[in-house]
Amino acid sequence: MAEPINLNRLAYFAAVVDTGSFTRAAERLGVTKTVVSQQVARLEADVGVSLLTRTTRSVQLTEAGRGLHARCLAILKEADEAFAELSDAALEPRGTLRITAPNDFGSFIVAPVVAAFTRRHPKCRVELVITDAKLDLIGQQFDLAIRVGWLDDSSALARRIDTFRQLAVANPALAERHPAAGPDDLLVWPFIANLSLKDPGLWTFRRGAEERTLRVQPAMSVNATPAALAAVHAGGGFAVLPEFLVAEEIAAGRLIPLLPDWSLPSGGIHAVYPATRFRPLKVKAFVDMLSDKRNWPTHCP
Amino acid sequence: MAEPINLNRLAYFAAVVDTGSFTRAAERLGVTKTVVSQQVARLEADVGVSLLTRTTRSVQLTEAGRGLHARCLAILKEADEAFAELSDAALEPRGTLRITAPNDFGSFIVAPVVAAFTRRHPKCRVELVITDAKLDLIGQQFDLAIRVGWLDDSSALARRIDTFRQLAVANPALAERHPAAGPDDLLVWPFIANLSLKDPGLWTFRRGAEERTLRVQPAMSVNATPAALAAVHAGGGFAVLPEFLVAEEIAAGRLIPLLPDWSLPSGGIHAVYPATRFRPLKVKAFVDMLSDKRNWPTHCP
DNA sequence: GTGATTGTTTGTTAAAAGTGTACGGTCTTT
DNA sequence: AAAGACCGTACACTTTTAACAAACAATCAC
Repeated sequence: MAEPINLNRLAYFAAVVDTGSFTRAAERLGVTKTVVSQQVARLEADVGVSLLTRTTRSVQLTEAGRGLHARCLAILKEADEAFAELSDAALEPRGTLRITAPNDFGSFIVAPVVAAFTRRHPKCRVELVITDAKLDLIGQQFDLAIRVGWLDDSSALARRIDTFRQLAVANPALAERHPAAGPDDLLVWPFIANLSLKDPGLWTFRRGAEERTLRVQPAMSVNATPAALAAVHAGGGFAVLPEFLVAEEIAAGRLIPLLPDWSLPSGGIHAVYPATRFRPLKVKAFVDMLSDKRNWPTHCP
Repeated sequence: MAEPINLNRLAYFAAVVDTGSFTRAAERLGVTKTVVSQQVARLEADVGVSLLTRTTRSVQLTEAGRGLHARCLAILKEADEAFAELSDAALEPRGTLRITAPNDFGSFIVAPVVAAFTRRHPKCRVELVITDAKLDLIGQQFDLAIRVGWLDDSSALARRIDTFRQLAVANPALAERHPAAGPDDLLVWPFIANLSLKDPGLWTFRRGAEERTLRVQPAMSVNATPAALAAVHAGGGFAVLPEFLVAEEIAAGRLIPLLPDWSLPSGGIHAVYPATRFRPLKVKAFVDMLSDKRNWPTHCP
């Protein structure tokens, strides 16, 4: 094809035909009649065919003009609908929201929020992929990823949802057997490492200004946090786990927090999205909802 | 509606999606990749939605982008077809050609040419309205009018097809009764006026440098040339008629030309078309054909 | 690492789109 | 018939946009 024809002029032409007058077309379009006259003239020059026969008092369609006008209406209607659809998406969450989240936080927190989200926004469907693998956001077409812990790469943008405390926990039987007055005492405990962390064996305990860093040798390693939790229950050792995961069990006495007056570094829960110019409303709406703890399951503070 | 969205940008967007790359889209469109990048960015700004997720190495469609792309293709295809249709019309005569012509010339000359024209251009239909009334070209949507005689108004454009001599004729009986040595002798003849002329009673005869203008009082008036011819045949008087109308009858001896060494002013046969920017090809083709006398019926010189 | 590829940014220029005024025609009004 | 209201266009002018070229940041392949 040679030179593309200016599609915008179609709107001018259509307006003239619809209103039957250059002047009224100009009013409708909110421009001077000069512009309408010129644009239509250029459209005619582009296609090399006269579309309108003008007298000083009225305008009549050419045969060619009549043919174009019919198609013109179809084109403009299609375009209008297309843009209206997009505007809707910018006004109200809709479409499909693809989320990936890690096992623990995904199952415990994200899934319930997703349920509430789909209830609130019926036009929005959600695909939740729960995995501890760090999938490629763009390649897999995710709108959103929830990352627990620390952000490593990040050419992507992130928003912090929450921070969580991490607790060293063991099952009651194990906790009874081994006394632990300070961090160093833990070195002799069997340790369950969570491989989904950057450095699973390195932990820094704090108590006020006091700080103690130790490298623990794992008795076992797993790459999924729930598996680590299960291992703790089975008495395989102690592990460092997010508070939101174990709070309920501690309250019920099924797990024992170790060194309660020492604290471990807090982790961050982040919403990570690929860098696009405009964030889809559905993403913002969901992240807003996820950030509001009132939407979280009740057993979490 | 607020501000119209730039439809031209759709082509850029579609090209990126189709080729899967800004660079290749730029090549296809014959512009710099800068332009493609900017135009797509502005389209996104217009609709307030991201359509593409860009990495430095690749481009991926957003959900919203996917929706727009589908419609985009439909819009661009429709536009392409519409313009192609118009271009065809500019390349080959097609559609309907509405012509009006006066009774005499229309029936004798135009109609046969129309027949040949439709045979040569099968995609072109012709509506021939034969009447001596001077119809409104624009209001009645005529592409072309054939006017015989002299052009009076003409905000319209005209092209001369031919000139024709006019002859004063009578039937043999009348011509025998009245001798006519010079123009002034005709003043005593009964005269049949043709009201379709501007000034039906005013005639100027010429013989070399000699000139004689006379105002003839009509014995009868009609507004149609064939009717005048019939009246002449019936011996109602003499009349001034176009040569193409009476040549055959004179040759057959059924009509007698008066004052054969004097000449009357020649009339013009004109093709008149409404003033449009671009003349449809069908009009040009027809006028060309009508101007070429080889297409005329054989009994005319 | 190094170079090649890709999309964006930045400055700059030419071409559009747009405005206001004036003009030739035509229809209505008186 | 003359006056006035309209209509579409032409013209001079300002503002916005499209387009290019060159440089840049980020990635992938080798």
